[in-house]
Amino acid sequence: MSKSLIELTPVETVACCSPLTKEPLSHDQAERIAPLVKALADPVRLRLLSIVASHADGEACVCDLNDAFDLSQPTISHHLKVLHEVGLLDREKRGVWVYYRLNAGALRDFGALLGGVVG
Amino acid sequence: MSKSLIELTPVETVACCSPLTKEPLSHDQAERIAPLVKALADPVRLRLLSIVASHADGEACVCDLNDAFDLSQPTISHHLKVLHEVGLLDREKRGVWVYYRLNAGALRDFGALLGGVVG
DNA sequence: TGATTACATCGATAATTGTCTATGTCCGAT
DNA sequence: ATCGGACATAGACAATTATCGATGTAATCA
Repeated sequence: MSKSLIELTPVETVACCSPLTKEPLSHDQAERIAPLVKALADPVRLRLLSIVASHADGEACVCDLNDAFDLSQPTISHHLKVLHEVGLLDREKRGVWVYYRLNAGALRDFGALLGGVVG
Repeated sequence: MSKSLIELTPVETVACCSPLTKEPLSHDQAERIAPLVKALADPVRLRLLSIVASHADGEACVCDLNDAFDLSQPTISHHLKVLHEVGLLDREKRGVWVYYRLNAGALRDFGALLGGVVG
């Protein structure tokens, strides 16, 4: 049995929609997709995502990420939370450290939605 | 001779960058890409873009767009301006009407940046 | 010329958000 | 049991933004 709509993260919602250019988005579709786009609409979060994605083993711990920015630790934590909540980053705690990993399918679906490329 | 960097719209800047997942974005790259993502990070603008893109002849006049929303005309005008300024929508005035048209390449480059699909 | 229609701009306001400091929580080590 | 380090949460504040009504501008028509 599939998840109910209410449980879907924004990225999962995106995966089911036609490319933007094929037909007009409904009000509800737009309302569900926008949070995902918003999550990426910040230079710090764009960098965070790209750093995590291109990191060795495909994951990075928060300590590495903190060092890459001139921002406080809570600020980075906040941005990671935003990316995690929309489903773009997965998190896993191992010991004292927390590792973030890209949800590659999510990003790909997102790109397909915008560019009209069918996976 | 190509345009200098300073004249490029955000979408044109995007077109030259590696996919997000290949290597970390620099601070400056992220700062230039973010405004483009921000332009799409609103449900009204997502719908505006999809309506224009899927409209007959690939263009729509503002009067059509106003009718599609329960928002004031200045508000729609504002959102169209945002999309135009980042290069996602082209505009052309014909008589009394203003027509907006999708910059398809811009959206495709954007999708490729996110999804890692090479054009 | 004057009126009307289509769209943009201006100025104000309420809501959102990025950032900080301070504090809390969980885990491993001594 | 206690301490210290890694990360999250809470609360506050400043900056951004989505929206509106009022007004400006440009083109058509009578």
